[in-house]
Amino acid sequence: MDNGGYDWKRLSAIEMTTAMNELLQDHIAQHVSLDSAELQLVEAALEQRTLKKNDYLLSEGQVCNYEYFVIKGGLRQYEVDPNGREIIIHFGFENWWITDKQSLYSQRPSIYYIEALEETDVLRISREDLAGLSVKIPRLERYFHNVLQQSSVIWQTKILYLQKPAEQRYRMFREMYGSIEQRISQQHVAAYLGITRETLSRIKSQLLKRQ
Amino acid sequence: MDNGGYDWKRLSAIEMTTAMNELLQDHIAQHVSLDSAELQLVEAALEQRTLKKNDYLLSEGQVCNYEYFVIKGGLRQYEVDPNGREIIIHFGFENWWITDKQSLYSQRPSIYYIEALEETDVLRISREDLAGLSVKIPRLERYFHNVLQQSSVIWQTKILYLQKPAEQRYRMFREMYGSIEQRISQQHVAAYLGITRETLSRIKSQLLKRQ
DNA sequence: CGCCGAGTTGAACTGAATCAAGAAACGTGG
DNA sequence: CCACGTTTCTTGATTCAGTTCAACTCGGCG
Repeated sequence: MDNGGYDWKRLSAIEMTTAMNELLQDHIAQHVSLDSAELQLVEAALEQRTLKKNDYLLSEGQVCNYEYFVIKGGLRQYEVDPNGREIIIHFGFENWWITDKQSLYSQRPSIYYIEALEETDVLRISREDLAGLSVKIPRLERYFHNVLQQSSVIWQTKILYLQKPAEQRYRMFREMYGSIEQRISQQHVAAYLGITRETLSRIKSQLLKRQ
Repeated sequence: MDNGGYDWKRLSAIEMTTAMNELLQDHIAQHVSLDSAELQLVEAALEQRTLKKNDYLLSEGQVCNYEYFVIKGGLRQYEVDPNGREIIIHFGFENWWITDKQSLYSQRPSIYYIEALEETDVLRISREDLAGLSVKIPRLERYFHNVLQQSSVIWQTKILYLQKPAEQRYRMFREMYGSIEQRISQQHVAAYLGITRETLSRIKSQLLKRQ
């Protein structure tokens, strides 16, 4: 029940050297190298917020104007379909960017919610600032392109396994998200896999019996 | 039964001003404006080929080294699963880029086939040339970023509707691909939607009866 | 202690797959 | 232009994976 915004803080306004920004800087450095003047430009565009469990970063009907970077914690992006069922299309954990690209690029109201699964620290950067930075720092565009490429591969993989039986979907999920599986409740895993929690429960118990 | 390559022609080696290249130039111009020297650099990196129906642009096991741009015609990208069933994850028609990003970025063998649905003219550009051009023409990176953003939105939409019942999937398909539906055989539509051709046939006849 | 959300398990139900057989549509060669 | 085989599409009967509904267990947390 929080539409976000009022408790965002400009990163550059926080007194101490922020450990948060360093995490993003490390992530950028894995793709392109920026000098300190450039990093400062990036930092000036960032805002930070800590979400409590079940806080929303985005709600249905809002226009999404930001890209979000997860410093610590976890998020889920989901749609509520006409029958009230939640369809999770994406998770966001440490070092992942998350946003509703559909709304961001089209500037139309989102159909998604983005909600914290646990206490979560995020950075955000606005569409406008990102466009401005891309002009000033062309290499930054390469960074965001690489990030987008990575998520594209994940999307593509997901499209493939959504067309396979429930057990195989769960196996692929474990391969891709195994390390964070225990941080996601089973009903959220099920909603991500497009199956009911009952089915997932049965699959898990079968797998245990067989090994 | 063709692994591609031997009949690709460097675009710059073709005598006349190529109508093909113009189509790509138009597409680029919709996103960024390049001067004629830059366009010439792009052209120099392009190769062209005409595929006959059922020719392959990529086969399972090959490493994908190119991005392909469809000038005319249509392609399907699909996986053959262990039971021999084909899962189509993407179509490519006029003015679309298509490739196996997974293989391209990881340089590992592809699990996909990319096959012509009809006689199809394509351009290709190699990974290396693309990287080179991105350095020489930073704005080109924006173009490819925009293209990737567009396809990300399509994939995200597809992930959403793969979790809904067959009839809704077909409706969304008509919304997105309505204009080219008649160029795709019903079994390929079904393989794209993750349903059998029998089910699709029944859905279509039901929809007709109801309207 | 009792409540509440999360997970489990069982039984009945259902949407879609499978299997099977025809009916169209399509291309090719005479 | 028709006859042919081949492929694509349709329709029906049966089966099955996964949903739904319902009851019950478990583990926190106020």
